[in-house]
Amino acid sequence: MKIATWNVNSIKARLEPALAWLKQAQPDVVCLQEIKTVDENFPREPFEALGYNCAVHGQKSYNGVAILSKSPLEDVTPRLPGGDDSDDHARYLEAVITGKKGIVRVASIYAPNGNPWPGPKFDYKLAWLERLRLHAKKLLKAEEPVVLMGDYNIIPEDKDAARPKAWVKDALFQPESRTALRRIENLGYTDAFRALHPGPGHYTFWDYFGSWERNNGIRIDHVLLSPQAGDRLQACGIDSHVRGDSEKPSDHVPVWVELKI
DNA sequence: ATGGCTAGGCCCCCTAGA
Repeated sequence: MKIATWNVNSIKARLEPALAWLKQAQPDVVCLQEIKTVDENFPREPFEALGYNCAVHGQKSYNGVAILSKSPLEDVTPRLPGGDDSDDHARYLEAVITGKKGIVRVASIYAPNGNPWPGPKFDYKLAWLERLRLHAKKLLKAEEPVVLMGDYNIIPEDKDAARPKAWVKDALFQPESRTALRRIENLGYTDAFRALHPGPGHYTFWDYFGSWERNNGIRIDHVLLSPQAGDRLQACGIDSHVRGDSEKPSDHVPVWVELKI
């Protein structure tokens, strides 16, 4: 089963490139982030025409996550547990998908950016990541294949940035942010891309200010696998060509895993 | 410390992204 994640930076603005990529990459499941629309306005029809079921958890203007799947989506659950009424950001959507060899639980994750650092937005980022850690811990108890994938807004190590020094005052690169990600991994989750590609120079985001042309990127979109999913990992890749394939690309590119499920 | 660019909104300038 091929499972992908992509922060599209508005699903309406990215509709044509998204359809083109789906036809070419043929993923079975896709987690989308920053769809930037309410559920009612998500363009379901063109995705359904390609054979995908759609689960959507959106909001007006900002954030918003979705999961597309060729097989039916079951046990669809929006929102990360542990939030109070003040947290109305649409950043988490979970579902169960059945493959030929069993089930997989997949979450589409859009973690807070956290800038400017320091400040209340950074505090919110760390609190949200702690909620994610607690939920990730709970998910391990079922001993199922779990895939927690999306835009974590965290640069895990120096080698995940072309110019690490440029990020030292940024929320994405703070030790607290990196520790928060490592704490989730320490529960027993594997960074799928790192497990198969240990070297530097692999990025998932380039800003719109000429960074793509200079390959001044960062790796902030991650695929975390539970032990049962990690045992089934066959391949992982970054579709960086997507950045150059269209006139109006997202600032993120898709990341995918192939699992024996 | 900030701008560069992109997107959405409600509407010509703001917020937010990373």
